[in-house]
Amino acid sequence: MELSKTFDAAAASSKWTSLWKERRYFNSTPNDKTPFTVVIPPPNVTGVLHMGHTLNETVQDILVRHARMQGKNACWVPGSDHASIATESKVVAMLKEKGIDKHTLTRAEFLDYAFQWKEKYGGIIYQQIEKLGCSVDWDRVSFTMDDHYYEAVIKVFIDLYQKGLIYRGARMINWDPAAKTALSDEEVEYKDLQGKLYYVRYQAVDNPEDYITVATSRPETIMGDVAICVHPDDPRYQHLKGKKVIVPLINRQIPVIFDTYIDRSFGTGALKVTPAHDINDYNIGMKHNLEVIDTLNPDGTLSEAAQIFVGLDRFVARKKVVQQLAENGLLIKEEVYDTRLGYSQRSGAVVEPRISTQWFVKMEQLAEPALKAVTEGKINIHPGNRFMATYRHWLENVKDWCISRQLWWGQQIPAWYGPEGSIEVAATAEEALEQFRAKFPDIQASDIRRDEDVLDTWFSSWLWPMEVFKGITEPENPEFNYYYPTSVLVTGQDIIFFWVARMIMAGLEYEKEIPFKDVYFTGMVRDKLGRKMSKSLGNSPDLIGLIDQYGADAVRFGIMISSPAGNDLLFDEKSLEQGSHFNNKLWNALKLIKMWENATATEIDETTTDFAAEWFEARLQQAKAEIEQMLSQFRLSEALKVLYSLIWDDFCSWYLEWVKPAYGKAIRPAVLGRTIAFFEALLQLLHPYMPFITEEIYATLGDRAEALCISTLTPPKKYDPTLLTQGDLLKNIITQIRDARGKNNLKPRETIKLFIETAQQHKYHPLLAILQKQVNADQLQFTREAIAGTVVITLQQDKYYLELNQQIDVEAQKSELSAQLKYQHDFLDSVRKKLSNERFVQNAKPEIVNKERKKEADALARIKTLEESLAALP
RNA sequence: GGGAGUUUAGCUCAGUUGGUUUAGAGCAUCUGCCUUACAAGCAGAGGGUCGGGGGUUCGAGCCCCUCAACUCCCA
Repeated sequence: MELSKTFDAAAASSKWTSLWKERRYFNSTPNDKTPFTVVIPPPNVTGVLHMGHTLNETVQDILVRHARMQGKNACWVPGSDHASIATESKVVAMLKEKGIDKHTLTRAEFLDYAFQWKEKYGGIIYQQIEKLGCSVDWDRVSFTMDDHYYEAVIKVFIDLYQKGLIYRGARMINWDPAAKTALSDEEVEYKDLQGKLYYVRYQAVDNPEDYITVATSRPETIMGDVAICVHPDDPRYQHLKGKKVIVPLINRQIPVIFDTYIDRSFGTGALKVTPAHDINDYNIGMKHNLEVIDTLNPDGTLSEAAQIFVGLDRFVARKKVVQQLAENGLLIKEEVYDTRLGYSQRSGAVVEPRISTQWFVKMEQLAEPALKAVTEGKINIHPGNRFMATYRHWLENVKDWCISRQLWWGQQIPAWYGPEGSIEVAATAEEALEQFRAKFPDIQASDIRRDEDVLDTWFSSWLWPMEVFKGITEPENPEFNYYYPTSVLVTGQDIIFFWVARMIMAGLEYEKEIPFKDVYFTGMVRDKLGRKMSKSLGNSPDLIGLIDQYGADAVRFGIMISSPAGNDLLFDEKSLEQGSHFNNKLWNALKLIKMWENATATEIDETTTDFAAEWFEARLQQAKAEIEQMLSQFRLSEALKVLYSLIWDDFCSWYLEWVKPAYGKAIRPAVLGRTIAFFEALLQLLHPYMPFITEEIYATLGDRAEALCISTLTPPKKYDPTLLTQGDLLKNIITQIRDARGKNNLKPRETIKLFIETAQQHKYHPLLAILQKQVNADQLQFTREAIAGTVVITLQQDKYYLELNQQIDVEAQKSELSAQLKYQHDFLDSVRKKLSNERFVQNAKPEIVNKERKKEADALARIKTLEESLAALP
């Protein structure tokens, strides 16, 4: 069979994707092997995979494929989450395009549309995951709105409520006026920007001449003012004790109150207290028993309570209020100042602090064991403990979690409201009614009303590692017992609080068991200018486009080679190019070996010794041990670098050249056999990183019953380190001689005569055949003395004389050798400086001192060799 | 304002408990080669006072202090 000139990534991908699937290699069921379980961080059902996901899924696939090849029962569960705010807003927009207003639909009708949407677009990310080569178990696809999952979320809500860990209350929350829903603290992103501080005059009630000036950034909220607060020790305001002032524009009277909370140096030292619209004001209001006047509607327009500008958007109202204040002579001045505003992560709207009655999870009790699990080392965070401090700080200062969202897409809160403000939490209306009967014996189904709101998406995804195995709905089922706790969670460091910490809480609460043993945090993917990838900047490439252009293997290679654990990575398509070059290299190695295998030449090249194979065997085992070690430490990028160099440099550039038969001759069958075995071993090591090309080459190299992805990795074997030293010596001589050839402008075809002067001829015997071939020497022999008229090279104590068919440049020779001599002298000086320091000899460990002595001896020997060579020159 | 991290070759990064011949890799650059696997390649080469300053030590890229710049998280 003729091999194509280049590797056809697209053909190999589709071929192996379907073959793997057909043979059900990645479908897992419990057995007597050790499980290796990974649950995918569920991407948003509406989304497409971006480069961050690509990194994430690639890391997971490497770990999963590697574990599978180690003989573990690997199970990788794919899935997606319902992303309530993001999805609902997309569905609403889609309906709007069709001319349908969400509010004209019933809840059930709306959910029908939402599920249709999910079916249509939810498949996109699964196709992408598959195209990337991810070895997930497609029989286990999970979705956070699956029936059993829905049930699990409701069950957990009821349970936590009964335990007193969920409560309903009026609190200051983050309100998204665009999505018209509450947000958790974690869903708000803060941006620094320039705002304005308005100085507004509040006149005293009893004396129109007297007034107090207040600096505010939000003049549109003054209609909600309930007090002016100043510091009790502030001399400027002592005379206002017990007095009242008038709220501008609406002329409401409010008291002046005193509290040490006030920062006297900010603004005028007087704060207008608007409890409905600022968390700090809210706290002061609570302390001083002030009323709460909410002057905003849910959509961010002014409410009736504002009295003026009712129905205007808050930002329009601000301008109007400022204008009116100026007209009334109550605006003293405007000042530019730096501030920070919260934006909704989902809608992008400026978040409004708002008093609202919402459902909360009490976090303190849940946080404690979650912190312990990590500090006590039951869960290991990679890389290192870099995120420990962050994790600890959040858990130690954790605030209650607002879990209700004013949406329909999600699990509806299982709470019913009855007469006299009574609340019952139950799985069904029937059960709720039953519970109400205890207090209201005559109550009817029509007397109770279910909470309209749904739960935060994270309130479902914190159960992910459990409920994908039905650990909540069917506790202690055999699958769950086998797969849980999972082995490793791979995710972005940006969701450490949203998700990771909460999964640990849920796992410890419901299973008394951590959800995963290791957490691997990937960094953020940035563009090559260091900017975060985002839709608005348009700097995030299309994954499928990249795969079509470079192939999935090259994409995986590119993202992993530039991905130091936990650090942000600057994504550059150059690295993908490097990946496809690597594909090409592998493909060509295959072509070369296949060519040897199918050669028609009858004469065998017997000059090929066994040294090359002996050396590569040792090098392979060394690298294999190194790679295993790195993988166990999650140093995936470094392991790939080792592999890349092992394959490209050691295997292709050195080994294959060393065993390549002379032109027109055939390779020794024993050497060919070993070469194929080496290549197979390399493909196996590389497989987790580049699954498609490795499968394709492995299959082409020989007839196989099974694919590479389920072959078993054998542990690294012992090797003879002197083989590696020998190999290094050989590589060094070859490089130096090639360098000398180049410097003397020798063409590759021109031959040389090589003489070696050494006290250790035996060391060279296994290397001679290779050496002669690699430096194109037509003659090679040992000598006991300098050869006149040759180029001399020294390596350690040995000298090599290159006889060329041309005049050599003696001066160039001299300056070359002199430069080396100077280096050695300088080096010797530095070593001797250490050795002549008595305190060094006394204090340093003996082996260190011995090493320095060896350096000294080596340097002396090198100097002697160099001086002799110089002396021998005319 | 609080916390964490980063700063090593033109770029992106390694450098494990301080001592492995006066710092390594990839990419980029330069030189020579279309050598029958590969020009998406081969063979070579050049390039760094390890952010500045101070300290500890026989010895510092690594430990301590300080200054500077950048990044992230939290308020």
